[in-house]
Amino acid sequence: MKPTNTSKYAILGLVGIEPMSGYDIKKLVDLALSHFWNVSYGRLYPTLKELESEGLIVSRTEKQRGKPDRIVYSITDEGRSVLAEWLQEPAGRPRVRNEALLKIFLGYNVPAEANIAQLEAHRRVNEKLLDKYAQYKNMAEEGWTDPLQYTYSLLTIRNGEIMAEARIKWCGEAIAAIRAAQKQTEEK
Amino acid sequence: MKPTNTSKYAILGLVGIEPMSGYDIKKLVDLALSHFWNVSYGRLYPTLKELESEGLIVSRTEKQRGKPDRIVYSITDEGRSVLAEWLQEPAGRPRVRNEALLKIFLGYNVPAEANIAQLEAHRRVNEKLLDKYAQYKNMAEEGWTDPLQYTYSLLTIRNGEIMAEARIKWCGEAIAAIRAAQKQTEEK
DNA sequence: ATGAGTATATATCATATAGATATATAATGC
DNA sequence: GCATTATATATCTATATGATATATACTCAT
Repeated sequence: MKPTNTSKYAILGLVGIEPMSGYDIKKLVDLALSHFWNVSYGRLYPTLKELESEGLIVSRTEKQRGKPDRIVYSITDEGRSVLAEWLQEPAGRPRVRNEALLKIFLGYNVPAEANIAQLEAHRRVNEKLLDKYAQYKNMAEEGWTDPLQYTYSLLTIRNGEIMAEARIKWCGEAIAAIRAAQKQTEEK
Repeated sequence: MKPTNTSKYAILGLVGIEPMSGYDIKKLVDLALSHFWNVSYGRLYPTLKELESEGLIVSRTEKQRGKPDRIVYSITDEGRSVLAEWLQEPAGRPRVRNEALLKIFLGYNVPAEANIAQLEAHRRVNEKLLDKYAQYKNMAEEGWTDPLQYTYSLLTIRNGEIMAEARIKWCGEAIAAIRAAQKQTEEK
């Protein structure tokens, strides 16, 4: 079994929201999906061509003054049915690579203070994420035409919030545990 | 700037725990680190050779009856200092790809029931993870020689627990929100 | 005013990674 | 007695990231 190209379905789904260029897709993913999905240009543009050659999306070129032409893609009926089918299949396992966690796992190799600094940075990142989600929630109210689309996008923002809160909680616990272990070592 | 091979440092750090073969590393990662890190054989074996050619690890071959020879790697002094340096640098951004979340984001394309089924599956996966962490906690008590190593590994398990609990909480909220939206639509 | 930085837009390259398969033996279990 | 699982390394293809190339226009600070 060859690995399923999940980016393909992700991109198909995004084009399905409304006609978009590759650049638009990248912006949308970076703004609204980055806490659970990412796309790189290196995968994006070839995949759009692939989807078009399979008839799941179609393109038209929009000329602009000064700026490069926009290639705007729209989903086809066939694309929509392929998408709906994929959405109802069981989701594949999440792929995660969290350098901060890996560094804590290996933290016994460096001074406690280095790990605490690492955790404090991790906490700050997640506190900033909470701000970002709050801002994005306000934006999202206007962004969608379909109320159902709004409902579902709100759910994923809420997921981001809950996850960031959990990470912040964990950072606090972890810092306390490291300090406690440090004290114990000193006492011996 | 070319992309930093983070797998390299991960593998270096794992060999640093105790002398290990590639197979051992894969097992350890799959068992204890998979909720925040993964390695594939396709990256693992070439990276071990690379690390050895750079003098950060050294190998010896252990002959076995019936089974293939084990190539056991150990970290060198230079490897240990390179590792400690990397551990104290700021962590790179996490990479995430969560198909379940993506499918919920695009959930307006399919019936509410399909999304609820997706969320229920997601919840079950995370409930199983909680069991796995509970089991692993018991195992971990015996596994480590260095008490500090145990402290830090426990922190990452605790992270897995907190995250899984948060995801379970979110699934409940999300299912309720979808049902509420469904009711509203029916009333109109 | 001029240079740096950012936004618009597509395209592509090198490197990194995942996932599957090839190869070979032994133990387990049904 | 046959399938599955465990041990172990190696490698291939498909997939993915991050950087860079290319080109124009706008904004902001010096």
